[in-house]
Amino acid sequence: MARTNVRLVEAHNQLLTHCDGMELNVSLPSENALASELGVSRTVVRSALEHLARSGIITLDGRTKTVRRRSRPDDVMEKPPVLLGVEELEARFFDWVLRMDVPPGTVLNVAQMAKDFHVATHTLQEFLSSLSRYGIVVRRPKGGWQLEGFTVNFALELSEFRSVLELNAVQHVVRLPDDHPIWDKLDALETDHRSLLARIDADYHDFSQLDEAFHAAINAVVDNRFVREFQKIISLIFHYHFQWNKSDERLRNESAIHEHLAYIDALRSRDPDKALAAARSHLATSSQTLVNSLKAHDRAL
Amino acid sequence: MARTNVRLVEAHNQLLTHCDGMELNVSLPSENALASELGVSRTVVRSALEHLARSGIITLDGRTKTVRRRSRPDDVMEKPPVLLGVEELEARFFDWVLRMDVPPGTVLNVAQMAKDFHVATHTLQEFLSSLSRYGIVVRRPKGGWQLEGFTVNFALELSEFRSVLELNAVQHVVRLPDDHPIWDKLDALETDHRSLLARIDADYHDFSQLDEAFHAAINAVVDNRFVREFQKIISLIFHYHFQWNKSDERLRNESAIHEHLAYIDALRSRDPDKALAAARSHLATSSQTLVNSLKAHDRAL
DNA sequence: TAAGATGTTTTGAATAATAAAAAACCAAAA
DNA sequence: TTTTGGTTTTTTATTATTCAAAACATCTTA
Repeated sequence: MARTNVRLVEAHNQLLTHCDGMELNVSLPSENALASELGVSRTVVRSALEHLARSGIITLDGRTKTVRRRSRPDDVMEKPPVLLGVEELEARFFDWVLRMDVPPGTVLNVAQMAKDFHVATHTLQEFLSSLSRYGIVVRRPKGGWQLEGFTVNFALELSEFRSVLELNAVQHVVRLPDDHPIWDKLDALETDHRSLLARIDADYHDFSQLDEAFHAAINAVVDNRFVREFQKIISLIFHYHFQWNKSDERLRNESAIHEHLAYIDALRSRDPDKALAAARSHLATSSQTLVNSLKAHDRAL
Repeated sequence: MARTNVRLVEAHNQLLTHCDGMELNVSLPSENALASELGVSRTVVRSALEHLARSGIITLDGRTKTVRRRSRPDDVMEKPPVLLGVEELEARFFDWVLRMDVPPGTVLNVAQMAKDFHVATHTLQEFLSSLSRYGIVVRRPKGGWQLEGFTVNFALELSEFRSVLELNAVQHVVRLPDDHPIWDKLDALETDHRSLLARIDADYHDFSQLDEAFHAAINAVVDNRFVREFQKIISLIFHYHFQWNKSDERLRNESAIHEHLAYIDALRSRDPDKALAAARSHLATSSQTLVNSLKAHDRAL
């Protein structure tokens, strides 16, 4: 009923191999030295040393810590079952929700989900709380959570917001000097696009990553923490949506590549109107694709 | 070590007054009826009834719940000390941080803060987690939180982001039909501005609220959850910043009013270029004001 | 007598246990 | 058959506990 002792276990086991690498009947370095070597606090080092002493690997006498014997396999401490962090939780949660295994309106069972996802309940709580900012889940009046789901409205608002940010980014891009890294980046992206276009029949699936890289590159020229924050959720949603609607995928991706190439050309022209037009056009198709796959999914339910 | 029993206490006390309003020796309605009347679960109703029975207000016999006597003042149950919700926490936290009582880089003591702010620790955790999205606080590697603070960079990025959103809103506004409520709203706002201008020497302090209302009105035409989400943090920061830098406040506010009036006129003209120019101009001043007051504060430390 | 090392205490955050509430279920009576 | 009351089962919110870190004090040795 407390925090896990992974730190102690890891320190202990590292110390074990450390001892094995030393001569017998030689003293280990000071607690402080070990602490900074292992990257843990002295408290942990001391617990680990005591543990080692109890199992007879070392003897403690004042400040001398003498190595007495080699380690046996059963000397290594077992790690407690490891819980996932928020990043992994995020991925698994979206896998679960965006594949629409769960219908909107479902009340979420935090305790059960925490078990299923192998995370601590408070980690899940915090995660849900962060999702509630975007209305993907809502907190119920008397406690508990409800899945609001990934609605068409959500997709439309997300796309609109994305457009606002990206059109702003485009205006930045066309004003950037020739020696700005974005231009080399765009050159590289063009090569990648053309390469994918050549082998589109086989590898049309790879477009998802290319799309993400492309939009990320454009938005990266705006050095703003709020933009970055949103870029995260945007790329997340678009990333997952690519994974369902499989109909016409090859065709959609091929035409999207052509739009990207036109987009890149327009940016290179440095003509704001031309660039904005190309961007608007592509963002509109992209939004439409997202909404379509949502509607297709709704019908499938 | 559990959830509070406020629900029980409230149900109990409501039931008490309910009984007082009834004849003696008459039976109360069914548990289900009471539950839906009080808006709680039957479990709570039953606990409350048992409580009432123990104190002799009613007697329970099968499904008859007979009122036996009137309530005495000492029959009402005491509520447990109420903890603040997130909204109040938000206000108090920003009061604490934005007044710069706390220097950036401070490690935040969650347990202590929870006591000071009279909130549950997990409420505070969740709140800090939400702030961490904007880089106001950061999670430390081995747990714990650190105040990153409200830096000049933060202000610049916030202002930039605000501009992007508001310029987008402006483009929406100028395209709205004459019968859209925004025009009446702007008329009302103009009246308020002129009224404040007339008594500016005495009431220049009231501008803060007017400013918030004005920008809220413009941004409200964009019906987008992400915009709304950001509007919250933006108005929060701008609201608080109005409270410190007091130098030139009267003058600053007076000229801001004039900018607002010009801004309104430009919107009414329906000319996108004119409206955007007016918006840009005002947003630039606003941003400058924010940065200035920050710098003034930095020097004051 | 410094400098470094160890022993001790205090503080703090993460988690497990737990109490309160809600929901689900079942049985009996109207 | 419907409604009501009893019982059991989730499920959430909160606290108590535990591990870790840091601060402090003491001792040893060069």
